[in-house]
Amino acid sequence: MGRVKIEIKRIENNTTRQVTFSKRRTGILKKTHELSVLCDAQIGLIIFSSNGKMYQYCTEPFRMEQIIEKYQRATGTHIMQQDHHFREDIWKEMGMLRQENVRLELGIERYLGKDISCLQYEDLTKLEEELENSMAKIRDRQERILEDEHTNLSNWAAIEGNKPMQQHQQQVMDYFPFFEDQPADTLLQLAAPVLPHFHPYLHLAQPNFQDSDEP
Amino acid sequence: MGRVKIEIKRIENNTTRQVTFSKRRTGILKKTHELSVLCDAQIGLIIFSSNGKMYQYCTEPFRMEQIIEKYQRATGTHIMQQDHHFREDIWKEMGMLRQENVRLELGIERYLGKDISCLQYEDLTKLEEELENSMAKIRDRQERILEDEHTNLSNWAAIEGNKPMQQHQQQVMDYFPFFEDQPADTLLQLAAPVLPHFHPYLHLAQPNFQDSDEP
DNA sequence: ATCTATTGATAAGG
DNA sequence: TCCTTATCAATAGAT
Repeated sequence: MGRVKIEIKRIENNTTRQVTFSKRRTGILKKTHELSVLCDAQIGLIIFSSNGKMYQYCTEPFRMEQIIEKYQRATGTHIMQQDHHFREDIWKEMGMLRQENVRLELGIERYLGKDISCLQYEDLTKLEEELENSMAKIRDRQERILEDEHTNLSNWAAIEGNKPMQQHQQQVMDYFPFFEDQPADTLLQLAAPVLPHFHPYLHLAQPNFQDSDEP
Repeated sequence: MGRVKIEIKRIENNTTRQVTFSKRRTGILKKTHELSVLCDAQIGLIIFSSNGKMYQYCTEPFRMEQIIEKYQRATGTHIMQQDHHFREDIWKEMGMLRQENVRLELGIERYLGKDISCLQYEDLTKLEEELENSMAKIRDRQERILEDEHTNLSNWAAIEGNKPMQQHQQQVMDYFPFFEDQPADTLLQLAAPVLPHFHPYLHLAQPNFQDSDEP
């Protein structure tokens, strides 16, 4: 469609090639858009010029990422699909963990006598019994420690500072710092998907050929 | 370019639309290839018909994945990488939540007098003090309840079963099922035993191939 | 960038 | 889906 028919092979003249690129590129973008509108098709087109500049078209109101995602699903590159499930499961799990955390924290507060104004008398009695029980155990334990200390006083003095015991205690206390640092809910915000919105018509560029699986 | 000029808007007639789609799709694929060859451009084209069937063109000898990668590099929207970070962060968050749960659970056990054999005398004293404190608060609360009951006995009798209070209490107990049949920590099991290297999701969902519902 | 002769694409019909 | 063909659209080469 021009003054003469041209052979479809790389145009060697640099200027001519660039001019042709510009003209035909525009034509294809236009036709792509027309096909999209006329036939209700969802199209993504990415063009890199030989100079490396990129141009793109993407059917509105979609974003190129969506087309790519769909492509990957369709071709069996299930990465995205997996991620979807991954995310869903993760969110569910995460939500439950958080809820559990809240529940546990509330429970601890109860044992500390906080926020008990909403409990009934019977529940308070129950709680009191629990605490009495705990106290008994604690006092019993304390007594035993005192006894042991008394009994093993001479032995302990011989050993270098009963190191094993200290170590064990340290490990345990690592799991028992109740009112220290805050629970680390810092990262969850990242979950909000913040993808840039691309302008559906043109944009910016290197090259490749793939079959068109025409029936 | 046909017998008549047509307006660029969705073709309502189903058959016509499908025929047009077929013709124009072929035309675009051809022109895309020509542009690619003539001008040494690297092009990726993905078309989804309204029926969901996919057609693609990719400049040889490249694969569509390469074009997509290049696109993502050019636009800075590296989906894969983003997901990678996402996963890492999520795992971190999840691990912290689990750890927090373990810590809280351990704490509750302490208040119940379980697993205190590893605590030092001073820690036990501290714990005891806290429990004493809680007990005091609880007993105080109980006294108040008794006082209130005594004071408002006549009023209460007039009201139909003090329903509001019961409701409130039920809501609260939903978060406080500590001594009930099942502590409702269905998920907590996940947290307690395998903190160090909980194995994430080994079995992700099966890949879902894109439907090709075209006749 | 603009012009225009010419080729290419395609709408309608079969 | 494929063929035909009248017609419109794209564009090669010149400017």
